[in-house]
Amino acid sequence: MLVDTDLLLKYGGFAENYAPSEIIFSEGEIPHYYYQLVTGSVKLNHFAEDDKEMIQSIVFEGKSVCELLSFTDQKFPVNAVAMAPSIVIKVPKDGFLKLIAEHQQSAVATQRYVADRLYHKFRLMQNNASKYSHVRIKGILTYFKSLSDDKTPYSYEVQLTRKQLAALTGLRIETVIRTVKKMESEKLLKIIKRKIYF
DNA sequence: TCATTAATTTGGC
DNA sequence: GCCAAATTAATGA
Repeated sequence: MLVDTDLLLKYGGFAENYAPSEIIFSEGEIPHYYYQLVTGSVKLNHFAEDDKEMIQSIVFEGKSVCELLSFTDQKFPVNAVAMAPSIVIKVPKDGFLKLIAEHQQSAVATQRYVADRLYHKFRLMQNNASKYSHVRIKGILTYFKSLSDDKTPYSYEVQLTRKQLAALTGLRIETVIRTVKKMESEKLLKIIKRKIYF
């Protein structure tokens, strides 16, 4: 848990439930809360020209959703959509800023988290700028595996669908399918019952 | 459960 | 890379 739940509640936080595919907030709206995910997972997406979905990021339990908006007056740059049944704690912005000011440990934790996300965003953008599809996919898989405890090869079961991999890398679904198969033949990953192990 | 919709896969251009 | 068609999985009434 990024910031202690009791602390969030103490500063005005309250829990809300979201069903899969339910929208938590939308692009262009003015942020009024700090969001922290207790359970479930949330994707941050944006729809390009012809309603092509681009997934900017996926947030898992214990982490905050777009916390950077707590520190700036910009509008939401993305939509947040629950991917699984999720519980989110919402803390009014001023309450959260007060919490941060009065609790050094939470301030540091949040700071580190923002920095870490920004770091990975750089790495992912560099991978996704590659003209090679396998570089983009490997970048995403490496990042998601780094979020888990798994270290040994083929031990990480990728929960992402082919479609989601496409939306994360900017590739077409067909390209993802074909590239992933090629990567399997090159022993970079394994596919068992359609699931990818990396 | 069955019907409908979404996702996956293959093949053609 | 894009589109169409066939197969399979997921969803919901």
